[in-house]
Amino acid sequence: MAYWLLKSEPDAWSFEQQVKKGAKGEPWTGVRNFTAKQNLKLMKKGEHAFFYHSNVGKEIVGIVEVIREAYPDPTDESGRFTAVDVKAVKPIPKPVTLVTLKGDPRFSEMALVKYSRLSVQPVTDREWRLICEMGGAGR
DNA sequence: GCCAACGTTGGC
DNA sequence: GCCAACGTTGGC
Repeated sequence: MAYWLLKSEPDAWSFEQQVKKGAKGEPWTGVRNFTAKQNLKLMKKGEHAFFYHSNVGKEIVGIVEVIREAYPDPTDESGRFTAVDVKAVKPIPKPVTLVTLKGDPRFSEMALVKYSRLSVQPVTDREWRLICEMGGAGR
């Protein structure tokens, strides 16, 4: 079981909107970066990902689950890119901010801190556990 | 296949 | 709103 982190600008697609979609979930489209695409293709059904709000909030606000593995992104005319479907699992009661992660040496190697522009990132087991604890969410 | 130019992302 | 970082594109 791998863990992931998905970034979205809440003005475009927020965790609240994701929650409203319920169990049927929503396609995660619009990734136009090859590194991010590679990560999307590695995501397996049932794996969990953090939902991060970039620009507004700059914090991890929830957890989502992959319900459909990589398929061609319907919003990409060139056919080169990939989408997955995710559904909301639960919110993070106390969102964990980028500032917090940057200030904590335990996260100095985290992709979110080192490669802030990458929109689909892997998260290590340790990072996942720590952030869940800090956010007041169960695993 | 290199590399300069350009565009986009995202933190501040 | 600015600007740094960095990925992509396209000319050669």
